Amino acid sequence: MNKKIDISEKLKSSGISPSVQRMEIYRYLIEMRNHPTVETIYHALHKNIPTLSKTTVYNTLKLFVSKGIAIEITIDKNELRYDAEVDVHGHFLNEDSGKIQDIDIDVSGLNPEFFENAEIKEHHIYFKGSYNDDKSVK
Amino acid sequence: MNKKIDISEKLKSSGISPSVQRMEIYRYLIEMRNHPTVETIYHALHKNIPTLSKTTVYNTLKLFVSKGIAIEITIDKNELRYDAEVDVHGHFLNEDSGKIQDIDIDVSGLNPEFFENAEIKEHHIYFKGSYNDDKSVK
DNA sequence: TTACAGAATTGTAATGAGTACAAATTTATA
DNA sequence: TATAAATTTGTACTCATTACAATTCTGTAA
Repeated sequence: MNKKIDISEKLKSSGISPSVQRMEIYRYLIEMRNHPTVETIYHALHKNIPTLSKTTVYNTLKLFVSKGIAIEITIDKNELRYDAEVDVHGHFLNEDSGKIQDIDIDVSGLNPEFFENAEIKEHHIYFKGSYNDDKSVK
Repeated sequence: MNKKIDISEKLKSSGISPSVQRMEIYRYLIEMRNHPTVETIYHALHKNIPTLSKTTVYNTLKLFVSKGIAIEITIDKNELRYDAEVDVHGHFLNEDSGKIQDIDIDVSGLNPEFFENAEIKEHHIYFKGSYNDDKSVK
């Protein structure tokens, strides 16, 4: 299965013309899954696309969001992060490692009475703290 | 019961010297409960405290957050909002009215396996959409 | 009161993420 | 090939927030 074609088809089926820049930015999102900032994406792709402009990264990510194939994450107070996983899920910022991980979320259990009458267009659920896995003492 | 004394005591018991500016900003938060931005607070208080500086509003809110008597809300992409309700709860931005309302949240139901091993320092839970209350048709 | 020290406040300048916009380039169409 | 439309790019700008130094305020002791 050819990834290039997959990405191209994915963009086309979302109403987005698959330019080189757009394909590479989308590929970065789905392959890295690292909730990157614009800066991170720009620096990563600049190597292979020397003419890439930061404005294009901004424009492209906004386009992805408007077409529903990416979401904006506000876990970082002073810069947006992006995620190609658009199904409802949460995020956890491990303040020890600085890493952001996805969390499965059962939204229905949050507050059933409220959600019965609300039509939610955006879910933003994130936490900051530390994580003690089985390997750590205590 | 005198509110001035209440607020003064609240600040003192949180390790904050109760200056006029700090008391008025805290009073604004607990009385209005409107999740205000710095700008909103500044304009509201400027009438009664003409010498008030916007920097003081910024400094004071950061101080409140560091002392645990206020939290920062990122529901607004380009400016922070503040809330003196520091117990875990969620927010809902009604995109029709522009109003932000509090939502009771039962965090325990979210993802028990994950929260067993995580020490969460900040909860950020908010939604955007529209709300159909009993008065509206369908 | 007065003087002093530390705390708090203020105003201005700087920072930096994000946006506006027009020029340049690329792509599609006839 | 010529032309129009779409995309990309670079530069200038906006504006929330922060840095910082100067000013003002508060409390304490002589």
